[in-house]
Amino acid sequence: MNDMDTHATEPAADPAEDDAPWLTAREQRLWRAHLEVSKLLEYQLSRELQQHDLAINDYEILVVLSESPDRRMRMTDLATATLQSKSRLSHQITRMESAGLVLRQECPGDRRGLFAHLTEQGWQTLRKVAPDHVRSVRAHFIDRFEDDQLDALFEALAPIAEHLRGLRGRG
Amino acid sequence: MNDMDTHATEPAADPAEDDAPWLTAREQRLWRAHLEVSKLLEYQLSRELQQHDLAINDYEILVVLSESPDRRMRMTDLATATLQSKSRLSHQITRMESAGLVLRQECPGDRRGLFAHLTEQGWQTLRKVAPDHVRSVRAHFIDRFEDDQLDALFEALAPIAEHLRGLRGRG
DNA sequence: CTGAAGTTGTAGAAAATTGAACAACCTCGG
DNA sequence: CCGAGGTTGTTCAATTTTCTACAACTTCAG
Repeated sequence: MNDMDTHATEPAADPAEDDAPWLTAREQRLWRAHLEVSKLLEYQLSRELQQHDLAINDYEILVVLSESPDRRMRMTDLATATLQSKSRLSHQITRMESAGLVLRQECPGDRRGLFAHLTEQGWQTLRKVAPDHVRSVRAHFIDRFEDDQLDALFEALAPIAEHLRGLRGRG
Repeated sequence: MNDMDTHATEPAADPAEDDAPWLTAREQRLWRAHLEVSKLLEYQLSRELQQHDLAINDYEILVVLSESPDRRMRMTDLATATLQSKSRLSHQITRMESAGLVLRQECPGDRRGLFAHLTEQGWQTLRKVAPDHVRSVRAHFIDRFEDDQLDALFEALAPIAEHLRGLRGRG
């Protein structure tokens, strides 16, 4: 049950014994818990979405599009929103297009551009799948916090998300 | 800046309007923050490891092996520990073996089995890379919590990790 | 001992991801 | 209008991941 990690368990055998910015035991257990939860949660949700023939990335795109004006979004914006490369998104939209979930649509003002547009079938698929997915998110994550933990956790994570979002642009 | 999600933003346009176990606004912002942090953090750490020619999975394997007795582990156990399929691990170990980081070793008691064994070079690589990695983990995560947040967060995550670990076995 | 059943790790093909190169297009200073 | 410089999305090749089948081996009941 180990996980990717920065290990600071065996002082004498640590990869760099001295003057390294090592993690304390308290820090390390948090870091490992975070990694474990991230990984296992993604695994679990992915497994459950699979019963609807959706990858986790497919679901993400359905959600983002469903929340966009006219249920569509420019390819580049969608790539940014979902943290994918343009290339990867292009392939993925091709796949989802074959599955009938989305459609590529010309962009009126800009002949370079394309919209990825949620089809009716894509919308209905999301309607069908979302409740199960939310149930899982609750069962495996949200409902497992106390009421005050829920807000405290958000307060802790929000600035980190912002920090990381900031890094994303430059490097 | 959107993310994979369960969206409960536009009541009238939600995929399933009624009697669904929807997320409240408070719940949703936490869920989105968690997803965003997970994803961006992995992206960032992966990017930084890349400067040492290591994928995040390579690093994870180096760490797990370094903490194992005799710095080696059976393929199947290693696959389980790192949440990979046997096939994927096999390919990955082949790559890491080419890179000189690990070695396949016969297993005395069981002629079916093999150990993945950390080489001296693999160990030295970890020694070299780990401090940078830990610095990143601090800069982007650990050092961004207040002292009390750090423990509170662990208390919140630990039971979830345990729950998910439990699911893993069965389904 | 024998053979059915389970385990271990690999092989090969198919699918997904990445990064670079590219054609088509837009923008804007001159 | 012109053309340099940037943007948009796709495509290609190389790599990585996934899935399935498989051969070698162990275990264990009979």
